[in-house]
Amino acid sequence: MADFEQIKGRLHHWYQANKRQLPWRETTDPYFIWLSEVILQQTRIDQGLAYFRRFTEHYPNVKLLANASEDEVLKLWQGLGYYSRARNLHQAAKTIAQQMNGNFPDTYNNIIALKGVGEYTAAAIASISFNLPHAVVDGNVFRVLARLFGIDTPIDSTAGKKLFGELAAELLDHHHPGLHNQAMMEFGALQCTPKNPNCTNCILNDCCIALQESKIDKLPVKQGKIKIRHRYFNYIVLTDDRHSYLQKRTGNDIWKNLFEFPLVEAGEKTEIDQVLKQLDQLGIPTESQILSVSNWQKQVLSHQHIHYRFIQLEQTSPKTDRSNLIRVDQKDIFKFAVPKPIEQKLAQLEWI
DNA sequence: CAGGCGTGGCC
DNA sequence: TGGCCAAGCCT
Repeated sequence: MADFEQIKGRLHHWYQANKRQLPWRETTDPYFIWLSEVILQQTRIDQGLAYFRRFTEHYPNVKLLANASEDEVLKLWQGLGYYSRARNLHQAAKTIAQQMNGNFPDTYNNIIALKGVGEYTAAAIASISFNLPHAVVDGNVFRVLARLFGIDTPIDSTAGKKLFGELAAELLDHHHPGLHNQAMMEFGALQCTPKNPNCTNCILNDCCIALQESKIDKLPVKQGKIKIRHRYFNYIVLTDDRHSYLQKRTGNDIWKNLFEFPLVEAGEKTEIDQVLKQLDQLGIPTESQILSVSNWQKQVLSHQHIHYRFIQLEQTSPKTDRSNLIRVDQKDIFKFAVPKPIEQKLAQLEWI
């Protein structure tokens, strides 16, 4: 039976031989490490890679990010999801630029104080950039530890977070915390995968409790089940002399601070007549004629299913004195950060 | 503190 | 196909 020292030694050796070459592994600059960690929260490397390149090109340092507008940052983030990450990233950049003279904080407590930085991200930056002994516990680490030690405490419970956090800290290599943390995560991502892990050819298959007890596909345990809420969005598409109209989503809801067509939301798939009755509230003339109505489509979010359709009205102008709508020239429309359904519609919009 | 927050890939 | 998962955080 392998002890902790042997386990971490094997993991480090495995990591050196099997790690992927990624741009954020070419540096320890905390700005770039932070950027990569925020982008990769709940996100696959394949999806986040292009965004990392995009952000580092546009904002080579934290001050340039701080000086950008939130609208511009959200536009760069468009398509990546969980947009609060972008808003918090921008706010944290402003904090660093204005209150810390552009110097990235170099202690765990100061790092975790940044907006959008929690225990995981703070530990990652502290260990990778500053060689500080903080163990990361992400989805990969939960899975590796749960299987290796045969732990069936739910990872999304308070007790589970405490238990796995303590175990990860115990296992941490205090001399090489950054290497150790990345080895744990990379091992989970490439070897000890959620489905069909490669146990036949695994450096830990002689000491893995889950494998010995045939519980690989039972661990880790998750208790949480999420409830899906269904919403119905009637998007009103207005075109007017090669212009269209958008509004900004505000308030604490999905897609906060992104732009969309004027919207009539309902609790079900209502008749068009019911939708038209509410146009007045948007500042759109209620006598507008309908040009086309799309089929219902569906956008799946983590906690909601958005059923949406597009209702295109005749060429008309909103009552500008009463509306929050933004009149946008066709050539400027792609400057706005929009959610996926709007992005797809804009790509095929027929301009009048 | 349990619930809310996007999108895409996998089987 | 629908459900699960992916380098979590905020309130």
